Amino acid sequence: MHYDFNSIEKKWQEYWAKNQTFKAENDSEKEKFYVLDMFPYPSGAGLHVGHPLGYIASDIYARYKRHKGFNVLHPMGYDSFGLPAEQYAIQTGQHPADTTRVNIEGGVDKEGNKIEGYRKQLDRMGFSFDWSREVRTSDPKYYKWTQWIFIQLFNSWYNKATDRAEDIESLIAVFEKEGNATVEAVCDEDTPQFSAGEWKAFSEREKQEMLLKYRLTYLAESEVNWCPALKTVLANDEIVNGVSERGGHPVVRKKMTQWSMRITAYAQRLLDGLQKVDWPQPLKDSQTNWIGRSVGAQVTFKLKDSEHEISVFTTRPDTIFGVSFMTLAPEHELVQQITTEAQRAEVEAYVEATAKRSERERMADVKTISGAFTGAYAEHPFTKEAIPVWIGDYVLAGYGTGAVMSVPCGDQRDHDFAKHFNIPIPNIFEGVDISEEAFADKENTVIANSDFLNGLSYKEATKKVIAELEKLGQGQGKVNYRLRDAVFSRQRYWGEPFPVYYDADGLPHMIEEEYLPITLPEVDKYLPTETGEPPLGNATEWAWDTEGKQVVANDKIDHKTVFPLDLNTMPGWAGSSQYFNRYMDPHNEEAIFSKEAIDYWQDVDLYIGGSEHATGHLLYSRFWQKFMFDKGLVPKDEFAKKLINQGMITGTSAFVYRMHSKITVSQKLLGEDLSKADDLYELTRKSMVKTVQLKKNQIFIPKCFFSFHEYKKWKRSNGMPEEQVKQLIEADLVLERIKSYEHLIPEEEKDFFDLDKYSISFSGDALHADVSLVDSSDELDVEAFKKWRPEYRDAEFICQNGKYIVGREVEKMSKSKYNVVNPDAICEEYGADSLRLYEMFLGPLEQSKPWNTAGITGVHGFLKKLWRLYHSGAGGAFEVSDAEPSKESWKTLHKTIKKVEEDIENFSFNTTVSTFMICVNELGAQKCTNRAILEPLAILVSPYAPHIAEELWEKLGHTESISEAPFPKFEEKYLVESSKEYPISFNGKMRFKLEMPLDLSKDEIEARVMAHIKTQEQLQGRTPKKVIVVPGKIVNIVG
RNA sequence: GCUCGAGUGGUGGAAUUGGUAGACACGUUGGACUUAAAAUCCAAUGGCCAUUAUGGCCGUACGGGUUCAAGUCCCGUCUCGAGUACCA
Repeated sequence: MHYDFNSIEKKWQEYWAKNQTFKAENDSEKEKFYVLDMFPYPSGAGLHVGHPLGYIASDIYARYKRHKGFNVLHPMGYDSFGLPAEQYAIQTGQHPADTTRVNIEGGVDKEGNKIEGYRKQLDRMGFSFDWSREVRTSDPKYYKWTQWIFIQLFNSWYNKATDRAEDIESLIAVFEKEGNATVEAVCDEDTPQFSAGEWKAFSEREKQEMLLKYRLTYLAESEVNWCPALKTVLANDEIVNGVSERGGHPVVRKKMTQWSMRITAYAQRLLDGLQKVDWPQPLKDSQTNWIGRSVGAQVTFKLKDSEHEISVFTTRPDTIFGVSFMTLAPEHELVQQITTEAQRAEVEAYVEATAKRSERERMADVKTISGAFTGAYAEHPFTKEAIPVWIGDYVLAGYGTGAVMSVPCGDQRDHDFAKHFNIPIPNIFEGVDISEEAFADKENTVIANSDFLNGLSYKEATKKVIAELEKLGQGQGKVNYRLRDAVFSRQRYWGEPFPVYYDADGLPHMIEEEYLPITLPEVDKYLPTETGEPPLGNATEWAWDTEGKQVVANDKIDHKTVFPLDLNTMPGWAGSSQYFNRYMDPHNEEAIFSKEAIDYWQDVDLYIGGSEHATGHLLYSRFWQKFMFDKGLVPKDEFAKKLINQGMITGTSAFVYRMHSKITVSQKLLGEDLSKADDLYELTRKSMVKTVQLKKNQIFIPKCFFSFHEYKKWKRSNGMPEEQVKQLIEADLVLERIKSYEHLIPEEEKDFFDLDKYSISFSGDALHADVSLVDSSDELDVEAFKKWRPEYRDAEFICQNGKYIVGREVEKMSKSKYNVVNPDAICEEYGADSLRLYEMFLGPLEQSKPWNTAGITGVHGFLKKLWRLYHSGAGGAFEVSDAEPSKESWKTLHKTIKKVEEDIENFSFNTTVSTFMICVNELGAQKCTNRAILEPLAILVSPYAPHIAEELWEKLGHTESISEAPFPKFEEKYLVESSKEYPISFNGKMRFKLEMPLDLSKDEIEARVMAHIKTQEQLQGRTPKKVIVVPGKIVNIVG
């Protein structure tokens, strides 16, 4: 019986679905293990072989853990809200819910394109997902709980004293008792101070406005990143290089009233939490950078002849005596107020000029130094000297206080600025030359010319100066973060609606939890309204009736009991910030999850996904998790213990080389000086005789005819001696080329192809060919290529030895490069087990590596050999023997168990596959047919190739699925050796091997080695200086 | 610019705490079986030199160093990739 993978895989996929083999129970005696994949956005393009890489790895681990006796939670779902579905809706008018459903479940879209659907594609690969727990973020039953968390955030504030989020009621209680003077809370910068009496005197509206300054999600007018092309705001992590991450559209700054998340309250805890999770270092680094903690001091400079003060943040308070000017961001609020009349025109012109420059321009152009003097002077806190106040666009309004104390001797930007505007550069460093560049080395700093700081190091001086500033009341130590609060509103349709309505004063109110979800309304079109409101402004039924407790038609709005609802929707990361917890109890309608479920599953043990989520999803999720931890909803304040970033699978593109069919014939340029490039064009033009049109116009030449370099390589590989290769000249290539297309030259033009009289030149280009048209030896299927696209129907191929060999290059997998490989096709041709094995075999999980379908025959051959081990009967019938296995077979098995177990624990899946191959090769050579070996082997292989393992398991006489069969136990006794083949090396170089018993002492080994004839041959009479013997490892003879 | 990661045959990649470099595959070449192809099996396959076999030399991006011994540790250089970008 041959290995009929198609029917085997179909059979077991149906079996698993029917028997719900992988359904996880929330109450189990077994220890839990939670394996999670970052859920996919279901795009219409479907999956290519790069997508399932992480899913295969996590599935292997999940299956392995089941064999190890764990109760494994391994769910899958869809992050189904998002921009592409909405853009598609705008273009085609189809409801994004419909296209999303088709993308997941399969079907036909409106243009008649058949879509396989994510689910079917995933099922084909034999994943052990518990589909009964599937979630979709766009499902109202799911986003009910996204809205619910939003309400919890709204009703919370951050207490710095207890270092956790607390209910807003407790803040109100404090306000009523003692105002806000004593409260240590994270709040807006501009929050005024008030007493209990003042609080009580506030109107309801004033109270609510005040509370918004404290809530963990708050409505505020803030400067946002507005993307005019997408007609929405974007968060910082959605902008890459100044343009939108999706689509690459420009982004401008704009003031808008938006919901924001006070993630900054958690900055320190988000940083600290990284210490206790096992995540990749690069990922931790990028979160650390994103949070951007810096320690320094806040220093207040008084302004001369003014009641204003300038507050700055600095990490180098020790250099305060080196300050020779101050710089404010052009947008700084004090600029208008402090500018003197004499300077006003210049300052205003500068402010206007910078405002016009886009963020992108400003970032791209960091070299141009610009600024203006305000005419104002600040006063040095210690020397009381006057310090000129400048403005400059190198100071960012959004970081720190938007102002800096400029120390040109210690900061390169300040140095550049000072040089450019001829501002003095006082030196406050002992023995350092700062005439050319600033000295920013903290470690080697010795302060000078600085009054009471002279002679001190960075650390000492910093401590002392902060103490002195505190005495003056002009500063204190401060920790500053780069992290900004996250804008949470999007002006889009396809996202979670806010459970928020607005009263007559425009203040937001939460809808009571029991009326959730507030479902997305129907709209006529998915574009903004004519008045510029977000798409939800098109809805006719989008008002909240506070008495009827339901969404009603807009015309009922009276601002008394019926109010307008929020027109924004939540961003993409809202739904993905809590899904890992929801999987624990996905159908609970009473609560986000039951206490029993969260207490049992706790957190994710293994999380696998792409590194692109480093500062988005993974930071926001940690923030929400910490918030939920504070609220006592979850037992862990980090949601994932271990995280692995799988590498990208790139494509191996195939190239064909097209020669343009117009051949240029020129007069031979004899004696002309071709080195003057300026004349070359003119010369060529003048000497051109004519262009010859060949008889065909799609002519493909081999890569080696394309460039001289390739030509030499080709000659060399065909056995031409190196001396001759060196003598090859361009003319040889031209001649060889002409010979190859001779038959395409029109009869009457043949005379022009005389290289003695004329120069012949051609041009050409490299074109992508579909990788499916190329075989494992890089040979193009010429006939299939001609059928591939109509313009190539009559193409002419210049072959070598009857073959056309394509060029290869590794590129990102994409449709436009024709290098996309579909996993369905691989499953069809080789089976899912082969696909799974091959994806793992390609290389280490975390590394990016190129896909080349050709190599899959290796793992496919392995599966066939594995199958054959169990089918030693007549005509390939299934047959295993109950006889005692040989010693070698036992050894092979246990060696394999040991290595496989170690490798899986280390996520080294590629080496496991090699180990299986070695095992099967050895057992094959041993002609092993013993049940005692083959039964455990099936379990070992089962996480990687589950279908074949199930089939063999059943043939071995089992009636239950293999999925929970106990993992074979490694026993050392089978590996115990009595002797070892020692490598004998001389001066570190291995010369020969010598078999010796392992129980020999060092001296006995040395004696035996020295006595050996080959040792004497190597030494040639010399006496070794030293003999190193490492028992069980190596012998090295020095001398 | 800064931070992090990586450079090993024609290709993907192995090599546990420093201890036989190139496991396992792909590809290539030769052979067996076959009318033929596919499939399968066997052999060779880092480079160079030598050959009657035994062999010798060089080799893990480059240049140094530590060590009995370095792909692995240390210093310097180069190249590539990822992230970040005036963060005071």
